[in-house]
Amino acid sequence: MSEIPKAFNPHEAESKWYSYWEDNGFFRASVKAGKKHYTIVIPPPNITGILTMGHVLNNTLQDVFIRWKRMEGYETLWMPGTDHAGIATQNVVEKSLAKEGKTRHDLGREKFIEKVWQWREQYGHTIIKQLKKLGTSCDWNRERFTMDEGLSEAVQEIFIRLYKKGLIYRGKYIINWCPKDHTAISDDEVNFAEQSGSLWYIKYPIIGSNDYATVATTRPETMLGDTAVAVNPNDKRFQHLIGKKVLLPLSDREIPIIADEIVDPEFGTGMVKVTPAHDPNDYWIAQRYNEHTNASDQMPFINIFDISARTNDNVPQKYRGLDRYEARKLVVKDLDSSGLLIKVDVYTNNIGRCYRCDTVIEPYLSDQWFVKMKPLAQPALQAVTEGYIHFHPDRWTKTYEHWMNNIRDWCISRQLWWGHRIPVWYCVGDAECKLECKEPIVSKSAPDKCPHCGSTNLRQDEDVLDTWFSSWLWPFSTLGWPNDNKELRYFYPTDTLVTAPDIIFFWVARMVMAGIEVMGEIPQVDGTPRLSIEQKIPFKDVYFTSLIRDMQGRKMSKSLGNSPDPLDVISEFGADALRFTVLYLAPLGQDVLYSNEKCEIGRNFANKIWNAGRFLLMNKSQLAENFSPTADSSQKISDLHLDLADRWILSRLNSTISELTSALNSFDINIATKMLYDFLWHDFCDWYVEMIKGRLYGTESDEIKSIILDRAISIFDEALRSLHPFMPFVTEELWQHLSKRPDGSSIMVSPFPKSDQNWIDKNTELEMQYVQNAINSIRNIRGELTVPPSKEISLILKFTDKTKEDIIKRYQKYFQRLARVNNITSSPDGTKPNQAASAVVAGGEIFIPLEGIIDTTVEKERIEKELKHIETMIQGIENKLSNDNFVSRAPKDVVEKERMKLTNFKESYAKLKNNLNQL
RNA sequence: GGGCUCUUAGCUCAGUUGGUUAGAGCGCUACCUUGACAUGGUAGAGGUCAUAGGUUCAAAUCCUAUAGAGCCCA
Repeated sequence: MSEIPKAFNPHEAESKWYSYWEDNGFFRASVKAGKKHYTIVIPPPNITGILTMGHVLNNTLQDVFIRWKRMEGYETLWMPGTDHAGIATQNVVEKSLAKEGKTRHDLGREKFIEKVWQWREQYGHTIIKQLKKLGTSCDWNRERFTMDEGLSEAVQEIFIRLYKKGLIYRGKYIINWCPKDHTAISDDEVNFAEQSGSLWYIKYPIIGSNDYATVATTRPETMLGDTAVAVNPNDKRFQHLIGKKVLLPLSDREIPIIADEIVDPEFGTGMVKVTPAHDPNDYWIAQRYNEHTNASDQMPFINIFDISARTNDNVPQKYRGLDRYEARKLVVKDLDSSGLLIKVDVYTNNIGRCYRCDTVIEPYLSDQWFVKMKPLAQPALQAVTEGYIHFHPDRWTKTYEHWMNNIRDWCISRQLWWGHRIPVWYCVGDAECKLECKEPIVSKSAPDKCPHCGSTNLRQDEDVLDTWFSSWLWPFSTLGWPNDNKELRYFYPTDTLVTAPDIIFFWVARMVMAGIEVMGEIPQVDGTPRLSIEQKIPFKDVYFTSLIRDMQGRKMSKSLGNSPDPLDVISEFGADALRFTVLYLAPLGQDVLYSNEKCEIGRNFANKIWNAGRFLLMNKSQLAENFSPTADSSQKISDLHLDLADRWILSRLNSTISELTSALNSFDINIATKMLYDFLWHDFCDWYVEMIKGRLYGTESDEIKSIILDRAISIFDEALRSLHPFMPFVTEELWQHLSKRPDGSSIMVSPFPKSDQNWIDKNTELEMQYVQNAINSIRNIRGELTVPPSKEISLILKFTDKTKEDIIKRYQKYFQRLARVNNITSSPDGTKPNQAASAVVAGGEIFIPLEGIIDTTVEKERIEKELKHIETMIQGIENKLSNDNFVSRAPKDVVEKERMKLTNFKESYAKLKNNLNQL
């Protein structure tokens, strides 16, 4: 008995049970023909990452689903792994090189990549170790990494296939260029934010006239690359200028005035400068212009920046070698001094920044690889709109649809060294070169020679692929694709994906596309082909998690320093506490305001459960001195010697299990945690445990006491199993204590409770509710009149409803224990004793003689307060009932209910008034 | 500019298809170390449900507008 400490010690339990689970192989999943199965793939965290609160929420949710399904008897696979995170990882390693005063170029590509692998071995497993501290039950034997051999092969395979299908192509495009990371990034990797800037109005002299074309621009430095001035073709003001030329200041180039629909006549002067190599809109203007222009008059694309966004040799000597902002200053200054700058307005524009390093993105014209998205998007859209994939919350469906309908091609090449190198070679060329030699040679391994001219002078594409280009294969590449095997057949499609909504496009949508694109070729587990979308999709349900913010509602960020370290939280409160708190706070689809103190919720709850268990175990060992309980806590619950408390808690237990199961099935995890909390704390501890104490400490025989206690333990056992997916450690620790368990058993592989409808009993719940109300009324009087807890009181009943009076008398022992009532009698003459407080309950009144204790002023105030409350209720109901429309048009039962309420309130009112007068 | 979400007690949030005496946790006040638990127990105070209209017999709940907060896309 003394061996059970007063407070739960999470750390001991965490390390003990986690290794016990691992050692017993409970996390392992394997193909079991004919067994129902359930699969989740982890959103692979970056190898550079450390555990954040976002990961905690995300992975706890996954663990809840996984542990629940495992207990429900599914063959359950949670596939773990990590992501190579191209830019982030390369940055980290470059930074560490910089400390030695070196750059990656000093090492060369091969040595640098070796260095990254070393870094990966040394630091790249941190987050996985941290995840284990949370209690996650992943099948660690299957852990994968996006740069693993198998997954790399998957990347090459899909690249080659899509290329051969014409869905991957190389082209010159305006892309988002990060001048710091020196790489292209995809549209989704750019963060836009409003920023106040300026709008410069600049005069371009019109050739053959004394007039000027005035253009407005937010980026005057790009005028060094201007190739036209454009107006809207419908803009009457400028129609006469179309076809004329202007002399571009500073560069002294002649450029045409052209017309294009996209020009907004409302913007600036209605005339804009066109810089096709440095603005996406201008790029398209130039494309359209060139489409219907003679070869000799084609508009050039003048790139004025190098890869660091410094001006290059395509600008006049004076402006070369300048950073884009320095160039801006000089350009503006020169324009101003030559009188060509008219004015500068304050202007708010949207600035795109690199999501990794926050550098302002430069639209940049370069050679890149792209995936043609429209053909892939179409079936992926269908998978969601036709209901094969469900989003939770559902509103993300709209976002998904919108994006899919407006999808643009995906730029997949990155100018990095760390990543999957593009499986493409080019013929550098010999004298014999043919025209076809210009075509890329796409191949998994380096070709010996050019297939067209036979040259061995080949060069591999320098670029690597976007990290998401490996992530989109994750649900099947982790299971061995492109190789057909039984795991892939059995566990695919996975069931639930748990992820943050901000990667719905980066990742979720693309996984759907990839799954549908390639999984048709892998047969199902029974050997039949996968034909329908339903069989090819990568998952059936997507749970979008909340965003965790700080108490001021700000996003967690490194620079704000407002991200708590979950490991600190675990050591302060325990992993169960952290898990439970985060789930308790995070309703589906709402952001969560979090601070560490909130983990007290979980810690206190774990401790409450611990002590409930401690109570049961202490009594068990006490009883064992002269009676030996042999019960296995998970045995069938005894129906002998049932009292109100027993019948009631069994009814509550079974309806809780039933509601809990349906909450889990509908992804209402937050509701599920609240149900468990309320059941265990309020129903089980506050009422049931208190109520059985009377019988356990009373005069019942040891045999009966033993039955009562065994039943309590069995009920607690079911509650623990229900709670296990949420709080794995404390539940395992207690479960192992409750009974002697066979070697190698664990709550995590014990059956999840099933609701037994036979125990659900509305009458019992009503009877119990009546007892609870009566006890609460008495407690209220004791509290308000400050009757000391040590003082026992007696009750005098005055009831018109004899069955209600019987209930109180029958359960006298509960009143004794829970309201410190030592004596209950019926009022002989129906009058209220002197110096007594009174409570009005359904069917009668309860008087509490308090001679010498009662402060009549306080009791008067108490009754008056209640009268006032009842008065407003009566007033409200009378208003309703005096409304003919209500009486005639509302449903009969609603009207009847109001009438009943009115009668009851009036009755209570009269009784209270009477009692007040007698004070 | 387009789309989505939110606004309920001092704080953080519940409130299923309109009819509940509008709830919980934290915090606050009072009392209590009673043989599971002070990481606890009992009781109490605290709300014009953002605002203005509308629909309805009936609105925290449905509709419209406004204000404020946030997210996504352009």
